[in-house]
Amino acid sequence: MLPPAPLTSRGEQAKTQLVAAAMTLFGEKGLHGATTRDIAQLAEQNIAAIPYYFGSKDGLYLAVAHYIADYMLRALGPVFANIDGLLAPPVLEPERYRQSIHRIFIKLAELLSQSETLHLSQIISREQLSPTAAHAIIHQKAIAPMHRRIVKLVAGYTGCDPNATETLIHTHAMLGEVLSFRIARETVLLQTGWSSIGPEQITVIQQVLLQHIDWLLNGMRAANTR
Amino acid sequence: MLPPAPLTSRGEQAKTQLVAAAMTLFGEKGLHGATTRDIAQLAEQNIAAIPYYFGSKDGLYLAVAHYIADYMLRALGPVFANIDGLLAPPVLEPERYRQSIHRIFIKLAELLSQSETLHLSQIISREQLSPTAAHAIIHQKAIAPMHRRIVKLVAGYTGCDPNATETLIHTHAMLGEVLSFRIARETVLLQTGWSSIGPEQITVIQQVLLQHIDWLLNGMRAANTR
DNA sequence: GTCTATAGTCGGATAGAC
DNA sequence: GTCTATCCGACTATAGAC
Repeated sequence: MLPPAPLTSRGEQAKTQLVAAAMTLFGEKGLHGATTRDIAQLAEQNIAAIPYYFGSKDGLYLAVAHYIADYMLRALGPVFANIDGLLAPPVLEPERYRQSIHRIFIKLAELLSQSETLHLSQIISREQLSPTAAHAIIHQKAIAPMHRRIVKLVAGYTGCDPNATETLIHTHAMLGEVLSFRIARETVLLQTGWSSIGPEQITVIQQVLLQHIDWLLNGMRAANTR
Repeated sequence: MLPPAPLTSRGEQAKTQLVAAAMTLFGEKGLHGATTRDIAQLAEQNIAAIPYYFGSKDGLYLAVAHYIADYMLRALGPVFANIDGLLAPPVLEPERYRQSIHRIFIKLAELLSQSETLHLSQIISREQLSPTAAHAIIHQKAIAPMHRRIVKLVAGYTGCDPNATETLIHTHAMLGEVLSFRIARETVLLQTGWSSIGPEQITVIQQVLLQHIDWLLNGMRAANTR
């Protein structure tokens, strides 16, 4: 008997594996540090498959960027839907907004700590340091929508103007707290003596972050209703 | 008449200029993205001067790492001296520690916003993403000493245990707020619509950060003396 | 569509003149 | 010490067999 027809064609599978391998190596070594040879080898595909399916190494990199943006949207989609429900009129009591902010920060801390997303966040971070076309893709598809919603939630709880630059800066600083555990991961490990950031470590981090968010939100709220 | 003897020999000057050019290009494009040809051209030096003075491209990169660590120590030296004075017995009233924390955060925000330090912080950030030997140099010489002192100050103000991992995490999260304005600089620019982070922008950022630090410190203090 | 072989380019390091 | 010329290796992309 013939083996069952594969759910995805061989070509599709090759593309998928190349994108996965590319994300790993671009994440670890950066766009210039990773070579097409290594990517093809890790993906167990032919080197020539890269120009064939993606046009060029840069094309593969852009495909990775799209994958990252889509992954983030998939991961955050439910949270976004929930937030959009909250943000629709009528205006709710502040406590609802605070809970939603907690939810998204927990989700972010979780996402940023999972080992599956390590390479993803390394690529995003490098794009922030020297943006290419990939940055625009990820920013527009995923980062900006998230940022916008969080700013509105923060404004909803604190009573700040959601369009004021200052509200944006406050929100960005809060997000910085989560991000630092991914971006300055190496410093955290060296200072704490942890060998890795596992489930117990994530719990500690999440608790600290939620406390911080409450202190900050209440500080802003108090400053605003003074 | 002969021209006056140069204060630094020609060789020393070549080295200095190569390190400066290397910092710029390594910052902009990363270790693999920057080429020795481009570095030599920007430094207005011969390509062969790189292997001659630094052994190799990697040697030049390490020289840049040492330069960065020394630069940070020079910039933070006075602040460190001041902190060490505060931290020596006897124990002072908490307010003194809070002021010192303010001082170092203002200094950090300033440092991280100056255009001269842009490439410096890009290199440090990339080293955090994928650490090389350069990371160890910078961490040991500059980052760890700074971290240690800030943790002690935070402990001094809040009454937390300076050796507890949690205190470290709290401090790291606070530092993340400052760092995010450098590391996620691109997001800040896109979200605010700013074209660059100039003096007025730094002022806004510093004010927000100091507010946050006070809210966080007081939150920790209250939680600890409850 | 997939693979092998190879072309063409570029980057880092070196040899040797001055 | 400094510079030019060049080598060698590595990388991406392509041409063409299957």
